[in-house]
Amino acid sequence: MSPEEELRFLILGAQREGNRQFASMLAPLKLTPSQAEVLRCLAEWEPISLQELGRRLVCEQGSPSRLVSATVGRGWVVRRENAGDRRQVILTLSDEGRRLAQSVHAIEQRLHDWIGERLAHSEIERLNEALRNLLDGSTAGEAIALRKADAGT
Amino acid sequence: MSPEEELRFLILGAQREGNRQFASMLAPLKLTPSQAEVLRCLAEWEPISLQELGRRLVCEQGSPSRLVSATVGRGWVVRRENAGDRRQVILTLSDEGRRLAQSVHAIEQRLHDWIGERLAHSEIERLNEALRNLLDGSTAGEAIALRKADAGT
DNA sequence: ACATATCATATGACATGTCATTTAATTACA
DNA sequence: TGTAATTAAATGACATGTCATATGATATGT
Repeated sequence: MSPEEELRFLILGAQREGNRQFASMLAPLKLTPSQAEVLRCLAEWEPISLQELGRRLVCEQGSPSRLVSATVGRGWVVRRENAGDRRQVILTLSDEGRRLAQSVHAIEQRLHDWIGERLAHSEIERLNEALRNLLDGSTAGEAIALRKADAGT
Repeated sequence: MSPEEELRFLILGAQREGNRQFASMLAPLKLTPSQAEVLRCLAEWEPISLQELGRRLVCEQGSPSRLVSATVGRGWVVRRENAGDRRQVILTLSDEGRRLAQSVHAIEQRLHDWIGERLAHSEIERLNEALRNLLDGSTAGEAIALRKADAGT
């Protein structure tokens, strides 16, 4: 097996395993990894249009109507019309959504700690540099860049 | 954003982008990335039981009944009973399945070449080492190890 | 103003992934 | 032997992801 092929499998496998792990940690909160990403993203960016949210979600490309519908249906997110442009939908978190986003944040910390135990800091930086290179110019790469851009504000 | 969190997003993003890319390259063959992995795995290991196939698939954990059903339905894979243990199903490729697996192999080569253009050989090796570390002991890690074990035989 | 192009969402269709449950076959063992 | 435990698949339920298409709103050009 060529190193390139193994890398392909390792990325697929890492995503699958990580998702399962994350899903099991989120299970007590009754939400899925994708829903969790929506809540966390809204916590940082609300109020925001569906389209702008979509630009920032790594888990999905395009406009995440259905994913957001699930979170609205559960009462975590509020949809309202943008008066200035009625094509747009503006999203905000409900109080419960905001609380949940906090819990998700704590769980993400545990996940990141687990990663930190497995890999040296320098190794993570190197991994990130290489993967950023792979994702350069892609939708997912843009989403991550947008998420990082605002991380501190 | 912590390096650990960014790594999480980069792995997710790389899987998504890679899958979309691979899917578009496979579209002319009318098969999906998961179906392609089944064909390629069978090409290397047939005849094999559903369970043993499942152990080798990175794209899915457990027994991939439904995924295999799709490939059987399209005439690429043949299911038969194991006379020795009638709980088991033994899978083989049809002639068309074997031809398709060849085409998939060629497409994978193009994908791997693309990766090779983006990343230096040494970088890929380092990435792989780190990701293997992350996947150590997991189902997906085992699947990859099994696939590598037989790569030359 | 009107017709057209573009834009933001929503939705239908399809194939996954995941987990829990069911079914049939085989093993283990009292 | 007779029964319980285990095993291999299949299947139902649910939530995604992806793409194509539909719908309604806004911008553009004349």
